[in-house]
Amino acid sequence: MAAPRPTIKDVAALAGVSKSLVSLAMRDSGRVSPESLTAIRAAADELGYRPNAAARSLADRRSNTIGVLVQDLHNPISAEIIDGVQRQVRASGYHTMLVTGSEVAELEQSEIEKLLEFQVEGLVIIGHRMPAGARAAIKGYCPTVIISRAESDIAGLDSISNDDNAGGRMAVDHLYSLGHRAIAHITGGDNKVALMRKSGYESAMTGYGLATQLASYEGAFTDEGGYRGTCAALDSKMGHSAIFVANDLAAVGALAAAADRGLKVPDELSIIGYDGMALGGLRSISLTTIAQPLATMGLDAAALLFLRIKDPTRPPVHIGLEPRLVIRNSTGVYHR
Amino acid sequence: MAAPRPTIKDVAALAGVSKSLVSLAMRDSGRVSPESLTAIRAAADELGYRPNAAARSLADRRSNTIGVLVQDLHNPISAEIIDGVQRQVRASGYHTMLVTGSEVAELEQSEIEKLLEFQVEGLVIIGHRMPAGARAAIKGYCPTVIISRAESDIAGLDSISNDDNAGGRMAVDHLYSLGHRAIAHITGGDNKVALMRKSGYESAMTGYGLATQLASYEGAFTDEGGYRGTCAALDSKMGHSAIFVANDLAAVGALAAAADRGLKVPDELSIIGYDGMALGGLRSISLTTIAQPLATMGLDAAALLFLRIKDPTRPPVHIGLEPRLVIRNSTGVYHR
DNA sequence: AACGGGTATTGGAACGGTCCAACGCAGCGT
DNA sequence: ACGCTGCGTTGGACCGTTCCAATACCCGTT
Repeated sequence: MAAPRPTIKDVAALAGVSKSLVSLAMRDSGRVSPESLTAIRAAADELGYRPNAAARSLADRRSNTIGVLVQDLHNPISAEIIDGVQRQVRASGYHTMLVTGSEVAELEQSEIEKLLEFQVEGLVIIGHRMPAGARAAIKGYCPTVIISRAESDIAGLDSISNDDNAGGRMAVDHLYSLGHRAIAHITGGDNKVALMRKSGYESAMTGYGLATQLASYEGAFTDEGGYRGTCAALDSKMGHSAIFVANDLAAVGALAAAADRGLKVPDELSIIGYDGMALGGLRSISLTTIAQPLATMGLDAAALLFLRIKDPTRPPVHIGLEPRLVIRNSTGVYHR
Repeated sequence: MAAPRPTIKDVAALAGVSKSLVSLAMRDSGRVSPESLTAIRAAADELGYRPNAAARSLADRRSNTIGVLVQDLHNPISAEIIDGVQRQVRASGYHTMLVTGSEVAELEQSEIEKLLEFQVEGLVIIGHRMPAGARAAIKGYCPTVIISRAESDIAGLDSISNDDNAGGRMAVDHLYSLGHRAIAHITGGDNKVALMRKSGYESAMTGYGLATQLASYEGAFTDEGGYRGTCAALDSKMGHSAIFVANDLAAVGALAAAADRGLKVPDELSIIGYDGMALGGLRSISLTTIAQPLATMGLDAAALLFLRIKDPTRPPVHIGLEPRLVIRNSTGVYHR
């Protein structure tokens, strides 16, 4: 059955009025007599009428839609950020169109391209990598906010993130205050976020006069990366009593590495992660971490986006939120 | 700056041809002379032209878009299913529009409504609850596939899921073969999926002549639910040596409950989950589970959807995939 | 030189909405 | 009786595409 969807014209015909009036009625913009209104309502749901968003967006010259690109849907923190974004976007009467990125830059680029073709009025990008299409976004003057990276350096893009540098220092502070000195760091790769966390680690260590104890091992923002990095750290002969891992996912890998070596956490080894993913709070993981205010970041990002939409000329800003230390059971006082 | 996006007309004017030709060129549908083609290409990217999806979809009378509703984005298995769906959808030359559901039925309903307004050509619903808008979807003749619930009973909807009943039995089989007899079950609530897993548990137990050992404790598909249910199980005086938890997330909660009680897993208590979420494979969790073929389910769902789009009259089918046992370190042989 | 045939190109009518200027009609004051 | 005013309503233009029928052009035949 072809079953062509009923249009506004069909409704008008059935209700015995003009399509203009139906249009007004559908958006209940006053000025429609009660009788017409009920007649139209009745006709509409007898036919199962549903407005055509494409037509509307074409006529309006606005899509009422915000595009969201999530680089890594598998990282549990993405879901929490998305929640925040969606709530705010919804509250503002917009819809979200969510697409997922991928390692392949071209695919990511093409996803952004699609969003732009849909005439999204704004773009939220969630991820720690530089999105392939960001520059295109700027060039096309599509209001854009990047979450989780500080992009204030890239002219024209608003961004929001926690202060990774400060967070890195907080991690060290915490371990130091527990008495640890031989503190290792497992990196999260060579993306900017990971590098900032690392530099926070380094500056705090140096600040404590522990420059000689500096020891970074190569990891990644994944379970596997954390496992490998931690193995390397433990294999070294530096006698690390505590490890600061670049993110929670990797820290869970670190926990596993410790378990494999028969090291009790936190008695024999303290481990602290970064992100504050909900799963880290699961009782059987119970990971001490530097938590980002994930939902807040999502909310604020959307709010920021609407500000820019309203005034595209405002200077780009970067909002840096303070992360906070969440102490659970993976860190403890140092005792030899 | 108003910066109105350039249209096909602008490109045509700049390239000195008609808009029709530009239209042809943009979709490289043969028949355009090389000279025109390059002229148009040049004009297009000088202006930064990007086709307007709304206009295109209006003229084409098709959106080239598949809507995806994810009921629970926070459950890590969602991401893996989505991956599968997206890959298949992309491979078929369509885009996906992803929205998230919520506990609030009305919100979920309105999200589906939005998707339909966007004239999505098909709908994929990922979740174990009955989606509020499913009936509307059927009524509106929008091709729909439900993932993770068997909805063959609801006329007109295709569905795809693993066989939860068989999976429940497999879990019991595994524990039984390890020598366990006092096997408890932590439920996942009163949704259909959870109920089927439970009934698999019950029938397997009864089959082994363990009807007297049947013991289900109320839980939920969350960490918290698993924790509470397991506490209840352990507080009972039934001496359970093994627990089958309705899903992985809850099973992680169960692990925590065991740890809190000082019970060694798997030596003193075996725990098996259900789903096969990637996080269960993290070394420090290492959860034995009944794994669903998540990515495959996503792929197949999309494939099924396209079949239905092509032929809307075909009878609705349900595809049941076999789950498989993944043995890790949370289950072990029974010894008193 | 006229003709046919193919190829490259074009104008205009859709598509389903929104917007706007104009219209009919009541009630009102004068 | 007259023109105002204001409300409810209407037709038609427009949004940026695609599609189709029509056209212009070039080339080889006859």
